[in-house]
Amino acid sequence: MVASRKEHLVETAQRLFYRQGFRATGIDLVLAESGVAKKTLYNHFKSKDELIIAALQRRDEQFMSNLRQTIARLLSKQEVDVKFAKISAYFDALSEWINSDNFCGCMFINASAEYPRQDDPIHVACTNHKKLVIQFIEELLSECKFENAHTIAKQMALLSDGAIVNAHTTNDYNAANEAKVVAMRLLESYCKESM
Amino acid sequence: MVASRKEHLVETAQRLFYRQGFRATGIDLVLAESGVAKKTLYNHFKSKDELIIAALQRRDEQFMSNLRQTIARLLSKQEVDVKFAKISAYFDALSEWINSDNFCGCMFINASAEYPRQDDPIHVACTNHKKLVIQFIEELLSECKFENAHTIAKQMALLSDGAIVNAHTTNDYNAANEAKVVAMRLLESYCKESM
DNA sequence: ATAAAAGTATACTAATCTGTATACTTTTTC
DNA sequence: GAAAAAGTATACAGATTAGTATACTTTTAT
Repeated sequence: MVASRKEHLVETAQRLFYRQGFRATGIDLVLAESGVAKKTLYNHFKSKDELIIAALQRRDEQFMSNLRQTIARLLSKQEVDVKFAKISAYFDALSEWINSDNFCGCMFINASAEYPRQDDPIHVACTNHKKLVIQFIEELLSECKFENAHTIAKQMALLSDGAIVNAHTTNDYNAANEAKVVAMRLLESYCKESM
Repeated sequence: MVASRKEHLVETAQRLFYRQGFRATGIDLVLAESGVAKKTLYNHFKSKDELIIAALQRRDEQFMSNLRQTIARLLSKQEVDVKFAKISAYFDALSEWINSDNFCGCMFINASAEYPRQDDPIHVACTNHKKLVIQFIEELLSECKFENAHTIAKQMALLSDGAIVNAHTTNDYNAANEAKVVAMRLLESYCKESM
């Protein structure tokens, strides 16, 4: 069975919103690119904002899924004695993404910029995604047995977001490697401390 | 003498673009808020994009000026034995900004999100600002006599941008303090290494 | 098979957007 | 003081926007 019209529509919307921005991308372009009729869109969504939220949800799912897969692949290639193997693989996965052709910053950071009001449902969706990522990093850290894993996870997220933003604004695609170096050094220092 | 119409116009544009976004803010609103006629705008600027660039330039100047002043004020209050005093004050200044009422993320990161094409003059203006900030951080580090000051400055910038973005998207206004903790620990580790 | 649901295609509304044009007024400059 | 420059106010052009309406076709489900 072919993917539903709705799914195809959201996929197209996600791609265009990510590449061109949300306000810069009109409904008509999404419809033309997806080959879907306008009535179908408004049959599934009440407004453009709802389509944006659906696109962000899809992005969240695909991003997290991709992240898990890439980390798993990198881990399977790693030598056995890599320290902080999982979090190391996380930053390598980040680097792969940043250096990929379709990298255009973080879609959720971008959306937060265009919809800055904290009570805007679009902004809320971004907040939720970022919290999920922090939680995910915390899981990657779990095997390291840190006492304050949540705090460290937030610090890793700082480096991660910093790398994404820096790569996008300054076109410095080495940012993720830099972030990894800092992250590893930081974790190392936390280890020494607790001994 | 009262500030010129042009200056007043750019100041209003800067404020509105920062708070509401660039595409979301129409020319007419900027004119209404500033009380300037449309012809005056197009007498000074060829297009909205040029006004945006002027607003970003003004923002850059004011931001850097504010940063220097705030750091100077914080340094004058610091105890004499604070290590990495200047860079420490930098992160404190960052925290003050993030916790101020009118904080709405980084205007240049926001602009990069709305104008993602690397060759877009607006995007270029953002790239330049970020490079200036890194250079500024490098100056703050100069008294520390690090060999690879530029690399460390970029790492500080990662933390700085990460804090700004995290504060804006997740409403976690403690991000700057977290970034400071990480930065100080990192610098400490670089010191120990070179001994 | 037939009825209901969902999709297409197109035209339309009403608002909004950037940018231009015109006629008039104020300010500046020489 | 008079000419030139810069400003205001308003109307307008032309394009684009989100969203609705209508008539027709295809798909799905019973």
